[in-house]
Amino acid sequence: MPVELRPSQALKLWHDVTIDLVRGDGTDLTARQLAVLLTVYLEPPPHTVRGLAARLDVTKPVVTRALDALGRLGLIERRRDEIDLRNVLIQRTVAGALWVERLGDRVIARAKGLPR
Amino acid sequence: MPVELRPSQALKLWHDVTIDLVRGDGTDLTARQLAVLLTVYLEPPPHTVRGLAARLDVTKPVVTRALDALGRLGLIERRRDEIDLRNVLIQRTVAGALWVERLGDRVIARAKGLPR
DNA sequence: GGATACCATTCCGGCTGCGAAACGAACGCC
DNA sequence: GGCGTTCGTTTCGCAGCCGGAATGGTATCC
Repeated sequence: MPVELRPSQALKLWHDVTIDLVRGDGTDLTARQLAVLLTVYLEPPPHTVRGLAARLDVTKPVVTRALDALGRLGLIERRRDEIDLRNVLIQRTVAGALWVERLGDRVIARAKGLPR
Repeated sequence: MPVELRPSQALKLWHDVTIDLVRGDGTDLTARQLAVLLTVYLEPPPHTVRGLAARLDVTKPVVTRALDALGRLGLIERRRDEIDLRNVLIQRTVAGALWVERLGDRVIARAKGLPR
């Protein structure tokens, strides 16, 4: 059974969560950084720079920079592929998993509070 | 009846829509700019710089800059308050209304496609 | 009418992200 | 083993946003 949302509900949900992100938090991620982070945590590994770039339809330097930012925040880690040393494998971290989980909680909480 | 979402659904929804925003579109709004835009269109007027700053818990220059960017894109307009000339009232535009509506459609479409 | 409070904007130096091109390292093929 | 290809990263100049302080215009209070 798909999730049904009316336009006003969908927009209010997006609004509420966006304000949450703007207010507290401090992490202050770009849309692209957020897209990279969520892809790494929601889609099955392995994740490479090239793969993420293709998935998000952006250039590789964009992914590299996003990974720099996310790495600085401790939300992901890079590891060289032992098999093919050209590749970099993006790894999840505990902090990253917690951050993503918290985002999910916020979305759910806001969805629950939506007017019918 | 509130909208029920499971964690995996909530995160996938956010992921899908974020990728939508990153890919197509071109408008490329900051989280803060998006928050300002949605607040103007979803909450009852009048909207002032001061009010928006308080609502989003950011400083006034942040709001002014966001309004500059949104104005350049034609998504909002500024008008001086006739009553109190110190105030600037933020007005909605047709283009802005369409943009917001489109965001709502995207969220709904993605929600519909969620796995149960 | 003069002092005070308020509102939005502008200024400042600094930081971060951007696209496009070039780069070094590692692979694979023959 | 040499050469073209595939990785991810770095470099370049540039544009935008950042926070914090200062500015100019307007209202309010007495």
